[in-house]
Amino acid sequence: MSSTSQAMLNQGLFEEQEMPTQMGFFTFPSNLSCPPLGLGCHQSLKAFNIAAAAPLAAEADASSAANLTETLLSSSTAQKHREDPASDFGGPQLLSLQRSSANFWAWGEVNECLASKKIGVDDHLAVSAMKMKRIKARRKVREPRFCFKTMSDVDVLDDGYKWRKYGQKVVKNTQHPRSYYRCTQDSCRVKKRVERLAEDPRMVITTYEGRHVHSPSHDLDDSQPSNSQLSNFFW
DNA sequence: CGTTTTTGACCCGCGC
DNA sequence: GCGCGGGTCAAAAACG
Repeated sequence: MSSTSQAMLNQGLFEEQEMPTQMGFFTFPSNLSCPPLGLGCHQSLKAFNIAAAAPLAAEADASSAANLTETLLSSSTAQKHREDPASDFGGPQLLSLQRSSANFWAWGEVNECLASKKIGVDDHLAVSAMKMKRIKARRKVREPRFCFKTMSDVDVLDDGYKWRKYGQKVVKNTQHPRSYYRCTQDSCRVKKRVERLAEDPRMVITTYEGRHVHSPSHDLDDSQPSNSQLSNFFW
């Protein structure tokens, strides 16, 4: 990790920004077993310095972000993969990186609602309603997101964190269900979705939402504690 | 027996 | 206002 990207890391990677969804495509070595971008997979992170720096640059500077995205999307390899994912099977895996648009749903709305709520005829019901309102409102808060597209036989890639499945849904126009996972850590609200690409079932799309507030549950490389710290800048 | 997965129901946002 | 589709909940089942 270069000092530049490290500096960019310190600027707060993947904080929500007011910018449209961006999709960048990267290739990374096929021997990587998990997504490389700060997901607690230290080996991958180390092996993927350049790609890790890319979104950082995008975050740090809007204009360079545009240039970067343009560069990435126009690269022949990425383009080839985008147009025909099956065309280069066995070569470097394709990684797509998507960052969500800013989705700020203000807590103010909730607070306002709760503050103006008069104690009703049935206090118990009122409290329940308020709780429900709070829960529902919380759902609207969008965490920073991005997704990986990897070619893999297994759906759930080992990213160093422990996940609990909380739902599965059949998505329209796809024969493969989408699975929903939550980080098992109590205080951590990171979620991820795992699905297979309709056009090419060999491709697994993993979407991460939120940022881990803890270290990975198991370290792959204990000799490099700094990497553990590093990955927490991402998640 | 505690933890995780499954799965149908429910909720919500969005487009029409 | 209504229907559709995606996301979450929670009870039951499965697992270790």
